[in-house]
Amino acid sequence: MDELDRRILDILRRDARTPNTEIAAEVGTSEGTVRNRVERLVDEGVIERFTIATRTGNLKAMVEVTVAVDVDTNDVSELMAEWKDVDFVWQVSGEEDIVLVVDAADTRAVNDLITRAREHDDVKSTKTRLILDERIS
Amino acid sequence: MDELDRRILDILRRDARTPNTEIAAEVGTSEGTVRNRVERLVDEGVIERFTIATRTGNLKAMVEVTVAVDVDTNDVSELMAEWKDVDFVWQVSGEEDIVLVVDAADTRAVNDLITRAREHDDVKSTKTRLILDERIS
DNA sequence: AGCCGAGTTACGAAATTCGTAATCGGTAAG
DNA sequence: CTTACCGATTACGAATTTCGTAACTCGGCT
Repeated sequence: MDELDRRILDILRRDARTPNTEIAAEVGTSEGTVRNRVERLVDEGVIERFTIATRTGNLKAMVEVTVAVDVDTNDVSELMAEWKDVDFVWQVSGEEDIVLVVDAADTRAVNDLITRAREHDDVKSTKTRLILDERIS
Repeated sequence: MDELDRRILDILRRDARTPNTEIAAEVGTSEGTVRNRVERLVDEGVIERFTIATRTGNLKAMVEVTVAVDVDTNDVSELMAEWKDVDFVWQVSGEEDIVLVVDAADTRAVNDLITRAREHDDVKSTKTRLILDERIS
């Protein structure tokens, strides 16, 4: 993981469809080197996967979840990651334990999700923030 | 946004490098149709961008920022989106106003960022959560 | 029936990716 | 100092994919 790797990653984060040839030109090396390095980064797990960021609905939200003290947050996270409309599940430090990043069709879908969370036995409380605006660097 | 679109999105979410030809074969249509639809989905903003999910070994964090009441949060967001290590800037509802999603090399880099935020005149307070674990759906 | 328009298909050209062999640069051993 | 070696890089032709564009299909509408 040297400077060249980081520059390649930055470009791919911005647009994962950038051709190797174009990346190579930008960072000043050859297509083959970019190809080798990207392949290595995938093998090493630095690049977990190539994916798309979607906004299928109109509403994004963060749902901050507090679970009971005797609960394994890993298990709860794993479960919630499978839920519909959930993009990310973060285990976080601080007052709450888990943050869900949600992309839903409407407020009802968000509400369904919160309801589902609150109905879970291990969940003590939830706090929801609507994401009113998003900027990507 | 019909069933075909959704199937294409599912495939791209799993692997955004899947060739259109392969997607076409999988969903039972032609390369051109997949190409047209992906292009439309990008235009409509359903696909926000093609990107990579990385596990750099870096430190991820959420920095929740409260700004003064008489401040335009749009301006502050725009500014912070340019800061190094900041992946997302969200304007959110709730107690705090802005949430920064940060991916930094180490705790010092995160601390620098928090310091920079706190030194900003319009920022009243910050609250930081480390992201200890991330799951992607 | 005839027409229109959005979506789909077809196909040759351009660009990209891929496989592989040659080359380079650094380093440890003789 | 030379040689051998190894991983990384480069070079290049072949295979594959993407791209531009024109033809086609199939509803709905008059």
